[in-house]
Amino acid sequence: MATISDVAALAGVSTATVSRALNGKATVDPDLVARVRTAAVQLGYQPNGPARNLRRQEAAVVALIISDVENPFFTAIARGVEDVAHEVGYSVVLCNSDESATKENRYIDIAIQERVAGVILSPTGTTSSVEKLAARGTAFVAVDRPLPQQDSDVVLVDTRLAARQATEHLIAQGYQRIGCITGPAGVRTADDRLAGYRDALKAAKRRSSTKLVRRTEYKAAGAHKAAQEVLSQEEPPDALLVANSAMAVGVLQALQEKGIRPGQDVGIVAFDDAPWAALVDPPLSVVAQPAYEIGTVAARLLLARITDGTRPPTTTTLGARLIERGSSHRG
Amino acid sequence: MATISDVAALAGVSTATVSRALNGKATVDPDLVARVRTAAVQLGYQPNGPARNLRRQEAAVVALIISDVENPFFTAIARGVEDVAHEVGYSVVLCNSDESATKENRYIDIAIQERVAGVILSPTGTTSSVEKLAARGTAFVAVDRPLPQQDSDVVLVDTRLAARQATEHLIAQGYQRIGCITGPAGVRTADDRLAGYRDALKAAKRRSSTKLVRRTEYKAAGAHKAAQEVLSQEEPPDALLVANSAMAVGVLQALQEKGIRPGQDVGIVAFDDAPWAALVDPPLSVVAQPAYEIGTVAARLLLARITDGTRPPTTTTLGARLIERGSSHRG
DNA sequence: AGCCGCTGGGTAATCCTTTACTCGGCGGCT
DNA sequence: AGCCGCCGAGTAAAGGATTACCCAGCGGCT
Repeated sequence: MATISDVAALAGVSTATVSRALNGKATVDPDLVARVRTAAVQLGYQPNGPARNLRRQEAAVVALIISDVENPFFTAIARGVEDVAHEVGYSVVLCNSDESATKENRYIDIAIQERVAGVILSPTGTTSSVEKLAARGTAFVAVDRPLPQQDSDVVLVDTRLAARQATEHLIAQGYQRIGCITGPAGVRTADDRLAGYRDALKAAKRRSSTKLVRRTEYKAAGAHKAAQEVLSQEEPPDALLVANSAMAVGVLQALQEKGIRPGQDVGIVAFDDAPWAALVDPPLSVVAQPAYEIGTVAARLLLARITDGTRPPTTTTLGARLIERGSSHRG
Repeated sequence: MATISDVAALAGVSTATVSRALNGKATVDPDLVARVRTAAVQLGYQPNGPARNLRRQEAAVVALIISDVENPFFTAIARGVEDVAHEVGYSVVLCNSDESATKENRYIDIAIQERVAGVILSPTGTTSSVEKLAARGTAFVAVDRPLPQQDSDVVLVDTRLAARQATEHLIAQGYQRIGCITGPAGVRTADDRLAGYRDALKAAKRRSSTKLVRRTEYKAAGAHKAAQEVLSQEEPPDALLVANSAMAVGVLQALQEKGIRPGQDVGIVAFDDAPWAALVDPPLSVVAQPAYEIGTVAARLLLARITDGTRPPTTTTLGARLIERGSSHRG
């Protein structure tokens, strides 16, 4: 594979000049630049990334560690990050932590080892692995979930408020026994959505019963089982707040199997406005989160931090929007 | 940041020994290994990836370049690749080419520059950028779509046959004017699905009309518009074969807007068994593609090629499964 | 005309790890 | 007892790009 020396030899200049010409650095004689360019093309020269990064002590790459590639919420974030990063010449590598602290940890190690310029991640909860980034001085931004005590840039959604509003909406629609199916304890968004749900019940002077609440992994299968259980009780809920769109799939499945009609029999509001939400019958009421925007904001914060590591940490909280559709209306 | 020399100094050995101890290479005195280990932990030593890759002339990373992160078909492939790669200590970085030859090309350049061990990609169609990989001797595997003339490992789905079967199913159900909404010309899967559709019509001695066929980008928006158009014609289709799940969203939306009931009024079969397919009303008939398996197979082929670049190229064709649900049955 | 300063480009150090080569020492065999 | 061989560990080279430092030459100013 052609190296910079080969290019230099062919162009009849030194390697330093080749480097300067190709990187558009200092002022180089336009004639030489042209000669270097043609030589590079002729040899199909591709700079050796590791060598460059070794010398530069940093790669023009940002790592994005998300907890589930199959969740449209996170892939939308990914798009936002990509669009901003590409504008300024950074590449984005996507890593799937799969909601596992072990994998997250592993990817953080890799990010550090590869000397990426920065990391954007949705933390699984354990703070320890993120501390390594802070210790190394690697720029990072947390999205979707805050970090326990780390003060860093964070981009959040006011998910507790959104959950409260969604629950209030269900109350306003006349549902009496409202339940909640949310993610695992310890995952901040899951906790917040549950808290928002309770806020609404309390404000409406409703008793909240633990029998109406289920926690499970943020996936369809877990939610399916949870819904089956909660609906098979003596006094089943007549409405459910569901904490993400994958879970909504499981819940709707369970309803279908039991012949329960969403809206009419059991009101449903789910988080995340999946593309199919309006297509089910009745259309699914959702809390739409600004996922793409989370990505763009996080990327911009990260880039700012890369260039100036001393900026005081900021917390950006974006709002979510309740979209009322048929699944939360009786009749 | 601590380097290998720091570890060596602290452990009282040479850098060579540290390297050997940490990589479990040759036989090193267990005492020394222990000393090196503790020293490394104490200093929080993380090897410098670029330096390592520079020396090794290769990174234990495979790049996965897919054409749409937001398409569940591709994210399922990603999971398959990840699971296999991680087993053998490789990391996977995901790159989103967004169906753009430019971005694909850019990511391939980056992959070459970073000296990744191999590349798995769903080619956008232009062969040129892939040739660079071949020229460099970088191992690569194509998934979902074959490469024009490059002979390399390929993992495909027999999508033409699947399209034919899906169309035959619609014919058997008594639909008369069957249309097809597929992806852009030049994208192989889109072409194949159209070809399979035509195969079925021809075999059934049906006339195929170009008025019933629409091609558009593989997204909801394009399919939505296409469906609106095709259904507003004088003699609209009474069934549609839709080439992926994102497009199915657009088509179902269009039907909903026009008050047309899937199945009863217009039969629908779509590619890709999205998690929500069974939830819409009526449940969506689909062609389920073995996406996860494509990923695992591709990853195994890639690993084999990384270790032995001389293996003859293979083509693996997996089957798809038609799942009949309500949207392709009258009444 | 001579000197100073600036500019463009070359030389060589540097980034950090891996690994080929080498060497010392010890044990076993004759 | 002496020699050979082997094992374990150290020394130093290599990998390729960037960049600090330096030098040559030219132009302008006095």
